[in-house]
Amino acid sequence: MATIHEVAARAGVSTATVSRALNGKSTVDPELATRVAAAARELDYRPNAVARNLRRQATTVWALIISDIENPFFTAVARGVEDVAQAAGHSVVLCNSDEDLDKEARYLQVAVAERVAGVVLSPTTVDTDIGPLVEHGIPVVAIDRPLRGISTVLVGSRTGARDATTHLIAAGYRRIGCITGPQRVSTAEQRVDGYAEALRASGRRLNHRLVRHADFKVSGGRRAAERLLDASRPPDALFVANSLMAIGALQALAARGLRAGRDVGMVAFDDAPWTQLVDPPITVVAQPAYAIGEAAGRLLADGGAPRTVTLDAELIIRASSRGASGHQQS
Amino acid sequence: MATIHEVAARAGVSTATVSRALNGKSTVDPELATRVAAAARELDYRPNAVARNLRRQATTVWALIISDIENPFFTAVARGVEDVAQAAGHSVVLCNSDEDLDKEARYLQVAVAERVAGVVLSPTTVDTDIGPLVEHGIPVVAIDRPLRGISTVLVGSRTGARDATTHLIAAGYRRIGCITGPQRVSTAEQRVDGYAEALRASGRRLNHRLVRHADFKVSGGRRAAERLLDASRPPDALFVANSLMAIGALQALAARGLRAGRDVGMVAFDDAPWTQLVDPPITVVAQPAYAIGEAAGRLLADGGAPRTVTLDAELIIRASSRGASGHQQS
DNA sequence: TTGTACGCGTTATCAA
DNA sequence: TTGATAACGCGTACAA
Repeated sequence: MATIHEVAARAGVSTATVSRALNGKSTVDPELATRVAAAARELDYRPNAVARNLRRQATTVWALIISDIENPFFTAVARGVEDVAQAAGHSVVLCNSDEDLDKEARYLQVAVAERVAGVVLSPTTVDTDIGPLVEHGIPVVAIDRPLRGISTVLVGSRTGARDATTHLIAAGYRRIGCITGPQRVSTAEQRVDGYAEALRASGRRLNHRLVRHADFKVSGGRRAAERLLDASRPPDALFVANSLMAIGALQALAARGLRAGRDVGMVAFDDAPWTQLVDPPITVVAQPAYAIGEAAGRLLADGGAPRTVTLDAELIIRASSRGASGHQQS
Repeated sequence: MATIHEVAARAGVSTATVSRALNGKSTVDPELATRVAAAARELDYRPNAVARNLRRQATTVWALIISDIENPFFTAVARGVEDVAQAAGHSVVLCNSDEDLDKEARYLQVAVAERVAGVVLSPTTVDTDIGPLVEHGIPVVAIDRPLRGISTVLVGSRTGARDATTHLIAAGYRRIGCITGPQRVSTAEQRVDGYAEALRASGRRLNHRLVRHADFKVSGGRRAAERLLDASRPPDALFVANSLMAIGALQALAARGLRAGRDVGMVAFDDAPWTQLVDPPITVVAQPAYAIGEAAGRLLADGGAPRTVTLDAELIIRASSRGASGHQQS
């Protein structure tokens, strides 16, 4: 674990010269520079970033705190953030809050303690407290879910949900169930809102028994679908708020010998690759996940006053919502 | 950005006492301890982990460097590592090397520079150089792919591939194609080896035109499948070395009006949830991803001499390999 | 152009 | 039990 002192000794110069030479600073005699480089190589010298960060009062690391690492939406976001970070000379470390307020708080603590250069965060709930970050002057960008006072990258969740539901209504479905995410998670709420708005626009009333909150994961989606399907008056179509819960819903359908698109209509958020492989293919609301990450990275890199960027989700119509004309429930 | 000095001043004690009180050290007057706690709270004091790490010459962070964040196998591994880390009092930061030797090298540099407490790594290739890590005394555990001289957690890839191929042979398939990962990636090589071994065991010769190396991603799997399917004598079954490439292969089949399990047999590595949702469901070789992460975390936490742990993959037979009796190629 | 010396914020040692 | 002080490794004024 060679230090700058050992390099200096070996090169026969002062530590200051080593520092200047290795950081390509203005004025260093080429002769000395090569001697320093040689000594550093020979000793396999690696500058101690901890000491450097302390001295510089700054780090080069961005923390990306996402709410579910197993959700393909967030991993795609991560790639977008990472590509921008690389270009801006930052490293990205990814933390998985697992939709858990405590875990999230711990990682935010770590981010402050380590004095990271910036944070991109998908808040687990609206209660997420970024006070410590802002008080310590660490720039934060929220993604997917808004947070007051800071830059945010959002998706038109409500519009996407409304379009999806309107599409199901137009296809002839009469009892459309909704499986959304946890209470207090803004995207979950917005997707219900959009669903409700579409129902109202077609002159229907919102039936609360057809709306279920789950955990945005496979198992929760499955349980929610089971409850809906096993009710006395089951839905003839499902609007599902993300792709993991859609898997669960399809499992529940399969267990009952039902098929999405033939027996029950379906639209799901997120254009996961497998949605085109099931038969019939699933109609989806595609979110521009990579672009969200890119936008968040740029907002973080640019600094400046808080801005909110909203990207559009796109309804991609496939066969799972092809229509209920042949088998409507009475 | 309050420092320990300001807390000390406010509490009317020395910085040493603040440090002792806040770290719950042995002997601190309860009266002073409460005064320190109050001052820290009032100033919203957050210990600077950078300074602490420098002084302690140690950090509490583990780096987990995986080769593809969009591969569900690795995200499941990550959850296993993380759960062990939490229990051992470590934070985990995740880095995505993207199967790119340069990116991987950069993250390894960062890990050394930041003096992390440990590294869990899925090496992109056998050329991965962990010399810097070991020279600086940073413990490293390799997962999924072996690295000499350090603890490693592996899966019985060759056995799994052999079992899968043997199963396809027994089901009556005559021309079994193989889509594996990149050259020089050990799991990719082992899965071809297992495939070849099964062919030999049944008295067949390995046909190199039926083996394709791809990138372990969707697009590569699709292109590989396209070449195999568009050949003059296409295969009647496919053995695919991970779930992302399986998606690509299924896309290629669908584009040609073919269906896995009806027109072409298929077995794929990794028990992704969607494999049960396609019709017919896909036969898979399930890897214990979460357990791999757990084992790696324990090896890292325990320290000790290098050990290699090998976990078994399990063949889960579903309908996509139900047999070729009805439509063998001549 | 180079070297000396200080300070970043914390913890550990030592003496009181 | 507490406080003064040194030290972790580096970067940078400042002086030479």
